[in-house]
Amino acid sequence: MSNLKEVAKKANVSITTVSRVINGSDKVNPKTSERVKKVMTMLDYQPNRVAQRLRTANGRSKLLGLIIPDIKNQFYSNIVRGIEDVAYGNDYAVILCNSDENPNKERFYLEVLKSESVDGIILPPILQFGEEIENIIKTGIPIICFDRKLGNKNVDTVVIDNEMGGYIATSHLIDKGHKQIAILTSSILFSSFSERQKGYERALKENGIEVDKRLIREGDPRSSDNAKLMTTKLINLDNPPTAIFATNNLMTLGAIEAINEQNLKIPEEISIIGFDDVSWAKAITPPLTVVKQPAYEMGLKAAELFFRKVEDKSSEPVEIVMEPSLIIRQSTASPPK
Amino acid sequence: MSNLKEVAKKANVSITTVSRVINGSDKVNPKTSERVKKVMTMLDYQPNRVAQRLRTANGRSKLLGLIIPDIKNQFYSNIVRGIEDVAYGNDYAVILCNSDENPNKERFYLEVLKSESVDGIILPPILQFGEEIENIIKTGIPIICFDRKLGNKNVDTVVIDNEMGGYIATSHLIDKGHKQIAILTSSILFSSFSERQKGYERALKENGIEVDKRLIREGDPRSSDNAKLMTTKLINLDNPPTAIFATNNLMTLGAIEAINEQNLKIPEEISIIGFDDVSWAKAITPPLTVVKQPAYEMGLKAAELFFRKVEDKSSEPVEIVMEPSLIIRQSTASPPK
DNA sequence: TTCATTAATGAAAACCTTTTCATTTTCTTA
DNA sequence: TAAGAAAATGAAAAGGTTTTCATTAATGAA
Repeated sequence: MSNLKEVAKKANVSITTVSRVINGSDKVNPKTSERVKKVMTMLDYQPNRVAQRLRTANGRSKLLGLIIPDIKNQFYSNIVRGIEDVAYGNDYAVILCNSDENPNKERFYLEVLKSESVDGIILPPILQFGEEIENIIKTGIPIICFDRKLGNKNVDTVVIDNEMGGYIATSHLIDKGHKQIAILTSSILFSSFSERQKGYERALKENGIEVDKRLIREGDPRSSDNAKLMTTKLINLDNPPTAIFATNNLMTLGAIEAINEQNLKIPEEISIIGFDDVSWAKAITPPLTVVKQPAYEMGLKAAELFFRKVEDKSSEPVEIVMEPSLIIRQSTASPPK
Repeated sequence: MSNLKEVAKKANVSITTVSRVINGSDKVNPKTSERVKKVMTMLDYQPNRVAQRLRTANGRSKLLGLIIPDIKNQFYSNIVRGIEDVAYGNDYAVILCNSDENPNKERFYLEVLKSESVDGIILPPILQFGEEIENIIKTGIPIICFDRKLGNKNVDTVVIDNEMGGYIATSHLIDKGHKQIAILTSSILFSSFSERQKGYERALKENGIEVDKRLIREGDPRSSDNAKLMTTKLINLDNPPTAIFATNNLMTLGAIEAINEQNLKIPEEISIIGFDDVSWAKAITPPLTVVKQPAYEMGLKAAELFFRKVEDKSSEPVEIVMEPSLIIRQSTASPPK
């Protein structure tokens, strides 16, 4: 691969001048510039980004680090698209890392990203109070959190109002006349789930419905099989729920499988409402009522926050809270008599 | 951030020695090594990967480039997981790029990856004969193709037997008694679709069924809406098909939506078979019969081919062809009288 | 024409490593 | 104890850029 030196030689200028042409910085004689450019295309020269980064660093690597828990989860892949679209529009490439909700992987990737001197890192933090994040912040690499907040730290964040999401979903079911509403949720991992649960409980209380511990099931939100199991148990309860609120899309999937397997009719015999407006929500029968998270838009916003930081290192961190919305389809109806 | 120099100073050795400790190469006195290591953790020193790469390059960047057409497509995200799992197991980070089936984006990312001097690039090539790929090959960066072949080039490849996939799907429908089988396919983009179509036509011919042009619909395989439209038209034909074979998961989604919208019962009134065993295949009613591509395994294989190349630069390129398999669920049945 | 100013260019340092080659130290063996 | 070999270490170059500072060339004013 050709380098500055070769180009400089062929164009009869110093490497400094070539560098200037590349960066369009300082003034260089139009004629010289022309000549240099010609040579560059002739040798099809591409600046070596590694060398550029080594010399420059500090926010001009055109590289954005992105850590997500699970690429297979549509919610996250939508976010990735949002981020990627903005990044590409700004000539940035994205290093995408899959953390698997595994702190060790997150740690590994944080180290890698730091030592690759990316211009910023976007992630839903798992390691809440670890020194890893602390270290990154110290280096001055901007961090943007999405989906989850970073406990005590003062960083840019874009989240959804999860409590509201839980409230909306549950209220809708209550409006339909349900009183025995189960929730598939999770205590492990993060606040998102417990907040959705909080919204669920608030809706119940506001409507004078007692919270029934039996109907609150906690499991691994990454496993639809787990949700399937939980749902099967719920259905076989003595006094089973007439509606189920699944707090993420994988759990929704498992719940639906269980219901089908038990030969219950949706929504006549049991109602179900999901979280995340996944691609297949419209395709199933009956089409699925969901609380939609504006995933793609969250991605856009997160990326915008990042570029805002790139523009102005000293900009004050902000927290953007996005609103979930209810999309009513046909998987929710009045409870059976 | 601390660097070699600081560590060397604090440990009272030269930076050469520190480097040696890091790389565990050459021999260095165990005592010295101990001391250096202590200092490294004390200053929590991390080697600067950018500098390492600049100096070293040539296959030791521990960085793997991955270009995929659409992160939102489950088929690809499964592959990504396969690749990522192997990569992480080998201490490699993955730069994931989303090409959107857009040649310009692919070009951009190829340039970026090249100039980041990644150790290898895994991709389903769009640019068949462009000089971009040629350029990469010239630099000696290993290229692994998956899902699609790289026309004339002699590179490692892992693909699925698409013709076989089309054949399996169609044969299954014929076995059920169908004679009017529509196919949703694509002529744009790549051979995968035309090969699936070839298998479809072979199955028909072998069973003495004439290929009916009316039933072959070509559209954009990235858009389920497009497939929905095509399906609606098919259903409203004078002599409509009794079964539909959708050649990828997005098209399957669109087809199902159309069928539901037209109030046809699956499989009593119309059968449908999809391509790709997506997460929601089991959750819909009735559960979807599909031709499964071993996506995750393809990812594993592709990554393995890459690491094989890393181990031995001169290893001969191979082409791995994986077998699709039929997963029979309940969306296919005998045609109505 | 001459001096002052501005425009254009270049030399060399810096970024942080790895690696080659040379030097010093330690250990063997005669 | 000396000489030779092996082990341990270090100095300096290299990798491809950007950037600072210095220098040369061109322009304008007096």
